[in-house]
Order: sequence, then C-alpha cells, then structure tokens
Amino acid sequence: MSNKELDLSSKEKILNAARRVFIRNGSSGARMQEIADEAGINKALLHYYFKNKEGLFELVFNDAFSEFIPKIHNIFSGDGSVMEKIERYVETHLELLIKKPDLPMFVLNEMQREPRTIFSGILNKMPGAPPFEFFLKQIEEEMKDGKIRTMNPRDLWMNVMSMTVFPFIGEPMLKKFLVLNSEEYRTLLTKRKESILLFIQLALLSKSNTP
Amino acid sequence: MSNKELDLSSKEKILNAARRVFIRNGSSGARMQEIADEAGINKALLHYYFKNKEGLFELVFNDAFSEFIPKIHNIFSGDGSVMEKIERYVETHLELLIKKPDLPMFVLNEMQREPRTIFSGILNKMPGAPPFEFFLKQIEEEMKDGKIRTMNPRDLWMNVMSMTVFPFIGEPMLKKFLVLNSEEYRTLLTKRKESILLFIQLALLSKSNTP
DNA sequence: GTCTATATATGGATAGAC
DNA sequence: GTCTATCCATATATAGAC
Repeated sequence: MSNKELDLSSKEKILNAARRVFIRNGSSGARMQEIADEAGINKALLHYYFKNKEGLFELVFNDAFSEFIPKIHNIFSGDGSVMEKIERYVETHLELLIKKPDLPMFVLNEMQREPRTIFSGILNKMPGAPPFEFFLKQIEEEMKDGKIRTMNPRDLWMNVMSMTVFPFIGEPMLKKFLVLNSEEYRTLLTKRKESILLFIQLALLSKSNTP
Repeated sequence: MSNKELDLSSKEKILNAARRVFIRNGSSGARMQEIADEAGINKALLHYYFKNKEGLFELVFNDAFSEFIPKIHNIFSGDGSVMEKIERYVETHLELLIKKPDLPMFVLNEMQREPRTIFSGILNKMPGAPPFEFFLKQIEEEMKDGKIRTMNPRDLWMNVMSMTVFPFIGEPMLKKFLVLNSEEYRTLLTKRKESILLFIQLALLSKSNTP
C-alpha cells in the first residue's frame, strides 16, 4: 500500500489493489490474500465489501474501460477528416496506455476467455450507436474522393490500432528484438505518436513509386 | 480428444492436450484435470509422464518457439535487402500464426510473468549470435544510401511486427471495431500479407507529399 | 467496520492395485 | 502403462468476537 492511499476508504484501497494484482497475475492467477495484503487490510474485510472474487474482478475489468470508451466514441462519431480522427485516436489511446501500460494485456487476455459476457457490458457504455460503421464508411468516401490512398479500410484501421497498442503488449519480446533495455524502451514509447503518424501519413498521402 | 489422435502414444496425446489447454486458459488457469480429460487419460498418468504442472508447461512453452526461432534467425542473418527481409519475415510469421492463432497471446502472456527464465532458454536455441543488431545496422545503411526512407529503424521494425502479430492477439476487440464476424475476420487475415507489405512499401519507398 | 479463526472447496500430487 | 482412491496444500468464503 502506498503512502498516498492511507486516507482512502477501505473499499477504495481494495479496488486499487485488486486492479494491480489482477493486471499482474490475471484473473485466475490473482490471489485474494495478495489483494488484501496489497490493500493493507485482511481477507475477511475483502469479502465484506465484495461478495466474491468473480464480482470483484468484473468491477475492476469494467473500470478499465470506463475512461476509454466514451473518448473513443467522441472521436469517431464527431466531425473531422479521417486523418484527423486517426491522429486524435492515436494521441488519446497512447496517452492512456503510457499511464497504464499493463491494461491492454489484461483486457485482451480476459476478453479471449469471456468474449460474450464482457463485451455486452462494455458496449452498453457507449452513449449512442457504435460509431465504427460510420467511420468505415467515411474512410471509403475519402478514398473514393481521392483524399487518401485507396486500400481496404479495415486493413488500414487494423494497422493503426496494431501500431498503437502492440508495443504495450509485446514489450518483453520487442525489447529483445530491438536490443533495448527498459529505460530505452520507455523513451522510444514517448516518441511513438510522431512515429506512428508519420508512417500512416506516408502510406495514405504520399505519391507511389511502385505502381 | 479428436479421432485422429486415437493411435498416438499417451505421452503425445497429453502434450497436444496440454498445449491446447494452456493456450486457452494460461498457465495458472489451466487445470490438470482438464488436460487429462482432453487427452482422454486420467490425472495420475499425467503425473507418471511429467513430474509436475510446471515442467509440463515449460515443455509446451518451449515447443511453441522451436519452429519459429530458427526461421527468424535464418531470415535476418542471411542475405537480402531490408525490404526483402521484411517480406520474408511477414510471410513466414503469418503462415505460422494462421496455423496457430492462439500462440502469440499465450507466449506474450507468460512472458510478462516470467521474463527472465523464459527468454534465456529461448535465445539459446538461436544457432549463432542474435541477428537483431545486424539487421538494425542494415536498415540504417539503406537509409543512409537513400534506398528506403529515413526514420527511426526501431520504430520501423516495431510497426512491422505490430501489424503482423496484433491482429491475432486483438481479435475479439478488432472484430467489434471492424464490424466483422469470425468468418469474415479470418478471411481478412488470409489477405493480410499483401495489405501489410503494401502499407510498408508505401511508407518506405514512396515520394512524400508532406515535407 | 475490522479482525481472528475456521469451514469448505478445489486442484496438484502420490500410493498402490491391476 | 494405466487406473482408482486418497492425501495434502492452497485458496475462497464464512462465522462470530470486538
């Protein structure tokens, strides 16, 4: 338990501890004892506030999305060109990821085990209709109008998300491949926004040399 | 247990089952009982062949790399231009990933929990010195010579790996964002090689419109 | 609300028969 | 080699005192 948490309510302390432990160890690897220790309380109190491990996990999991989903919705359902939206997406997501680098591993991990339950809850947090179809249409429009290069819109979007998220999931592997220590790797990540956007702009806006 | 496994040795059946169960549930989520059931034998026999869960897991884990590592080493330490090597990497890795789509999640997952032990074992499977530094140097050379566009070589490599691997990790999330069902998603993946290489070529070889 | 002590369940591992 | 039965450690969950 860190010092700044001393005056939080026990419930808050437990939730914070649970998030850390669940992220570190996954849902089945996490131990209630470890959560209690990290929260600076004991196991019984933990069950006093949360009926069981599963319930605690779901709370923590949904919390992980509560910051992300509304922002994403705003970006893609709002105004702006495709390139502007991509820029805002990359910026927003990277900002969140740098604050909580373990999150995507945690989320995707559990998502693979429980795709059904989880996603229904998350998508219901969206204010209106999911803006994904709208955005895909917009991409097609701009391609038809010659504003950006023509390619499969879904591949484009897949590339954008991949370049943004994967460095936070594949860190242990990428560090080896890139011959970087943790310090250097983190530095690379702080400059990631510019790198990604440069790459995308080159692919979408440049003149092709290879017809 | 699938029919084609009926005549395998028990040891083989166990290993196959263990791989599937470990991939599905992670190391701590996997149950010895589940592995035994899926192998069509019982728990005791499982311990007859493999002394404990941890040992079984390590066998399965290292197996996951035995196919990949030598191929990667060949590609990057051999001849060929940067673009040719990227092409061969993307092709080789995608081929493996389409055969075993659950592998990267499994590998990266466990890697985050046990970075030290795991990587030492894996890298020892490399025939010679790891070729990563050599390849990074080669990228710098070609950039200096104007053969490919100048950018941070590590960002380039990060982008290539991200676009190749992430679609197999982020499937449950990407399916939602791309508004695709499982069938359609798999179809998209089969055309992934061309999409990735097009994107990279545009970024590396095209003339910039945006100075 | 918070604790100690304890009940209950689960799962990894072993003994021993065949 | 393969099984049934069982042991034992660990983890979740509850009871009950303060």
